[in-house]
Amino acid sequence: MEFDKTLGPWLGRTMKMLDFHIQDMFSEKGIVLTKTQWIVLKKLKDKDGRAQQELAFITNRDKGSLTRLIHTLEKKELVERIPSKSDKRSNLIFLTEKGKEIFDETIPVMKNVLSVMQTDISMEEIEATIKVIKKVQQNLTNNNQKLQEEKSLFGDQAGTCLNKNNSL
Amino acid sequence: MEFDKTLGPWLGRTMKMLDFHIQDMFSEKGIVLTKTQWIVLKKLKDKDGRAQQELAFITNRDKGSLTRLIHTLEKKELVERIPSKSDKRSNLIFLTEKGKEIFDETIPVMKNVLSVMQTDISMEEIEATIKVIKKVQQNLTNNNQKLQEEKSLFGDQAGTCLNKNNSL
DNA sequence: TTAACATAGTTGCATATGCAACCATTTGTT
DNA sequence: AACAAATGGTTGCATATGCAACTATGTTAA
Repeated sequence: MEFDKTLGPWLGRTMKMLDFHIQDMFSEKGIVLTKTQWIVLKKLKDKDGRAQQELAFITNRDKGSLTRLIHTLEKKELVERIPSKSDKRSNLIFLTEKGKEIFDETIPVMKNVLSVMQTDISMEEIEATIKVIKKVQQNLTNNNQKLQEEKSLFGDQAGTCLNKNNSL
Repeated sequence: MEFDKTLGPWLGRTMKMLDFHIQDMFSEKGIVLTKTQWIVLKKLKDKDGRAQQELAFITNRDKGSLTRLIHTLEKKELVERIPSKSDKRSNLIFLTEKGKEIFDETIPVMKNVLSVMQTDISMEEIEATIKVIKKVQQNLTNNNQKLQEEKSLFGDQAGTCLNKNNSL
């Protein structure tokens, strides 16, 4: 098998380029945000006041990692951590006014990035590509579940990351 | 524009899942390697004795990051740093015997990962997808160059990452 | 030849990350 | 009610990362 004819290496390379590009466009516009931070803001913009657990899940991140991510966003005063009243263990994360403003500034930039990357690619091609990628995700998920089951049979502890959702 | 109908989010999510999967498969086989480290070993397996500069370039990494990456691989005794005789600034990186052995162990695992992810996807679909992804890379590269030129016109310093090559 | 510039690598700094151990609070079971 | 198990968060540890400043060496041009 030739690695370079499989999807793996191509996906990785493209993501790196996309990451660089996003970072470049942000700094060009004077937006001091990492892509990672942007994703969190995006999720909060979609629905504010989520618990950290939920944010970690929908951004495909370790909860420890998310804790620190929220911490840096808090230092920048873009989000607020508010203890949940119904569950004393839980924090709810809200965008601050500043957070909302900054996020709004990023919208045209991100739209531009996404449209640049899709230049001269037809809707059909995009859709077909997304379809393939979805299938890849499904394959990886299925395989993970299979492994989980096998492990359970032998009473092993899982140890595998189960997050299955979003991120950029 | 709806973000979730563009390639960006899909690529990111898939990469995360792939990363997790690779890491899981490695640890399951008792292979103590990160994906990042694996990529470096792969490049050395393709062609041994590369300079750090070259390795950084072909893996799309900052040279500082690569310095440290080589350092951890050296601690694990998987690679050796040998000062170049022709250029005293430069180190050449070689796989050790142990490095070669470990890498060989990873081959079936990586093949399996790549084939799992492509389960039930036809060759035509894979090729079409790679074609689209290549176009995305080209779009990002073109746009970067355009930005470079504009900046040059105004005498700005670049500051943009110019690496254009591989990685997984 | 020497002074300017370019290149190879290293290092400090800030961010990001997974994992595992840990604490506090729920929830579930008996 | 009491103990066990699950859940939400935090933290230490090791790795990875980009950027920028820095050193040492090489190359080029005056």
